[in-house]
Amino acid sequence: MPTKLIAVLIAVSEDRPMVLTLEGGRVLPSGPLEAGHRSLQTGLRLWVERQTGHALGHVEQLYTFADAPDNDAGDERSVLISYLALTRIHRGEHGWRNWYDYFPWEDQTAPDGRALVARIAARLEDWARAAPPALGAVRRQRIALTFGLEGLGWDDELVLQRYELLWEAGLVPESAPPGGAAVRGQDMAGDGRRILATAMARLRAKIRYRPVIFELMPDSFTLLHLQRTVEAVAGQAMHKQNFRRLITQQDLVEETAEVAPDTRGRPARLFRFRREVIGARRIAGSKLPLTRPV
Amino acid sequence: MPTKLIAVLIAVSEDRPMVLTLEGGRVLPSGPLEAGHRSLQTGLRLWVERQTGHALGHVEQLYTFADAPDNDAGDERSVLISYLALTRIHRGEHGWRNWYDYFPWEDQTAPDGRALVARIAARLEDWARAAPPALGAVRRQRIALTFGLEGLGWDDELVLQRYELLWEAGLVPESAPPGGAAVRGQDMAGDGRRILATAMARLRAKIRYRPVIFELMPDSFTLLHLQRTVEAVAGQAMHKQNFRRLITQQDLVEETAEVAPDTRGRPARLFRFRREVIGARRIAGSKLPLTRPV
DNA sequence: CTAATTATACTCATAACGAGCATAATTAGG
DNA sequence: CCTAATTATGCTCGTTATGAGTATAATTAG
Repeated sequence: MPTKLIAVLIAVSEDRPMVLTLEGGRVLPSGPLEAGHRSLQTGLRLWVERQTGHALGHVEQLYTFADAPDNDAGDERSVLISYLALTRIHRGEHGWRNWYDYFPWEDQTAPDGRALVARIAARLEDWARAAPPALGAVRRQRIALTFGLEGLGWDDELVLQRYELLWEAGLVPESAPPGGAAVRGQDMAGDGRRILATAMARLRAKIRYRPVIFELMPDSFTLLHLQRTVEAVAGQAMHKQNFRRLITQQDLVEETAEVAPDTRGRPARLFRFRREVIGARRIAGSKLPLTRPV
Repeated sequence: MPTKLIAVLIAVSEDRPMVLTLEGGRVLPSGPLEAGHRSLQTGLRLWVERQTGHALGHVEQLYTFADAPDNDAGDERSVLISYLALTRIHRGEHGWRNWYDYFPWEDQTAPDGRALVARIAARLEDWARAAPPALGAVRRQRIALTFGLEGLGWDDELVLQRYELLWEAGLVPESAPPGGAAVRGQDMAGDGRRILATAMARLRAKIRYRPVIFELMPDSFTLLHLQRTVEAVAGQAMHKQNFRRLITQQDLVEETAEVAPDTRGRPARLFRFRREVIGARRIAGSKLPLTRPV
C-alpha cells in the first residue's frame, strides 16, 4: 500500500491566515514517503524545504488515514500521513490562499460572522427536521454544540466537527447530492478540506499553551500586530488590554528600543520573542482573552 | 512499505493503570493493516475486539512513525500507526501489566516517588557533566524542566520527554552502551516503550478536558474510587475535597440511591457517570486538584 | 464506649479572568 | 496653533477558579 506525506503549510500575512496550495487551490502539497530518512518528520521537513524553498518552523504530525480509493482511476488505496508546518511568507508568492476561503464560517472576526453561522444553522435545521424525531434531536444537539447556538458559545477548536457536520448534512460540495446547494466556501479535492480543518483545529488549540504563534511573526512586532495574528488564527476578536496583560505577564516578549515606523496613533513599541521560553513550561492561561461576542 | 497497526490498550484495575502486552510484557499487540475497512480506526477496533474479546471504549490515534529497520533480520522498514484504546478488565486476565513497571519514575503517588526522581536526576547530571559546558547547560535545563527539579514542579504530561531524555543519556536498556547500567524499569522490544509513553502522555492530557476517565470506571463508583483512578493515571495525589468539588460542580456524575457495600469508615454514596455530557463542551478546570507535593 | 477511618460540607485567601475607565502620544486636517 | 481621531498603555474592580484547610458526620474495630 503506497504511503504519502501531506503538508499543511501555514503562514499569516497581513493579518490573514494563509495555507499553501497547488492546482488552483484545490490540493495540498504532498509527496511520496521516501525510505532513508531518519524519521518521517525530518523526511517531510527536507522534502518541503526542497520543494518550496521555505524554512519550516514548528512541524507536527496531524493524522494518518487511508484515503478513499478513487475507483474510477483504478487507484490503489493509500495511507496518508498529514503534517502541520508553520512558516512565513512574503507578498507575491504563489499558491497561498486565505484559509477562510475554504471555511468562511470559521472567521468570527468578520462583521458578518454570526450572521453567516445563523444562515448555516438554518440549513442544518432543515437537515435535522428531515430525520425521525429521536435522531433529529441528536442532530439538533450536535448543531447547537458545534456552532455555539443557544447561548453555548463559539468554540474555535471545533473546526473539524463543524466541517464533518456539514459534510454529513450534504451541505458541502464534497458530499452534496446532485443539484444540492452547498454552503459558501471553496472546496478541495479528496480529503483536502478535512485535513485543512484538522490543521486549523490543531493550531488553534496549540497557540493556547505553546508559544508557536511566534513562528508566524517577524522578528520584531508590536503587541497589536501579535494580537491581530492570534485573532487571525483563532478567528475571534480579543480584548486588547487583557491580551497585553497575558503576553507581558508571562515574559513571552521583551521590549526593543525601537517603535513601529508606520503608525497612525501613538507609536507602538516593538517587541521581540524571548526564544529562551521555547523549551519552558506551558504558557499559562489556556484561555485566550476573548472579547464578549456582543 | 508494509503498514502495521499498534494498539495500546489501557485499563485501570484495583487502582493500578494496566496495559495489555504480549510475549512476557515485551511487545504491544499489533496487526497488519487490512484493506477493506471503512477507516483505520474502525479497522483497529474490529481487529482488537476480535483478537482480545474486549469491547473498546474511547479509541484515538496516537502517532505514526517509521520503525527502525531491523537489519539483522533483513526486515523491510515499515510504517506503524499507533492507537490508544480504553477498556475495562477483570481480575485474572493475562498479559496486563502495570504501566509503572515500565516507567517507575512516572508514579509520583508512590512513597519513594521523589526519591527515585532524585536518583535519576543524579545519573542525568553525570550525562550533562560529560558534555562540553555549553551543551551541558542545555542538558541541565532540559533535565530540570522535564523532571521538575529546582522548584519547577512535576508535569505529569511529559512522559515521552522524560523517556527520550533517558534514552539520549543511554540510561535505558534500549540505548544503553554495552555494560552501561540502566535506570530501573522494564524495557520493551523496539519502540514499544516510546509508544507506551506517548499513550500515557496523551491519556494524562485528555482526562483534563474530556470525561474519558469514565471509560475506565465501572457503572457505579464512589468519588474516592474515581479519585484513585484519576490518581493512578496521572501518577499524582490529589486533594480529596477539591477533587469532589471539581467533579460535582460540573455535573459529571449523578447520585444513585445506593452506597458502597464494603467500606471501612462512613459509607460512601455510589455515583454514576452522566452519559449525556459526553458530547458536551469540554470539562472545565484544566487543572487537576493536586495536593502540594510536600 | 472509644479510637480509627472515611465521607461530606464549608470557609478563606489568593490568583486568574473579564470588563472597562483613564490617560498618553501621535497624525490629519482646519 | 488647535482639535478630533487614533492607537498605546496603565490601572481598577468585580467575579470566578483554585489551593488549602477546618469542621462535622457516619461508620467499623476493638
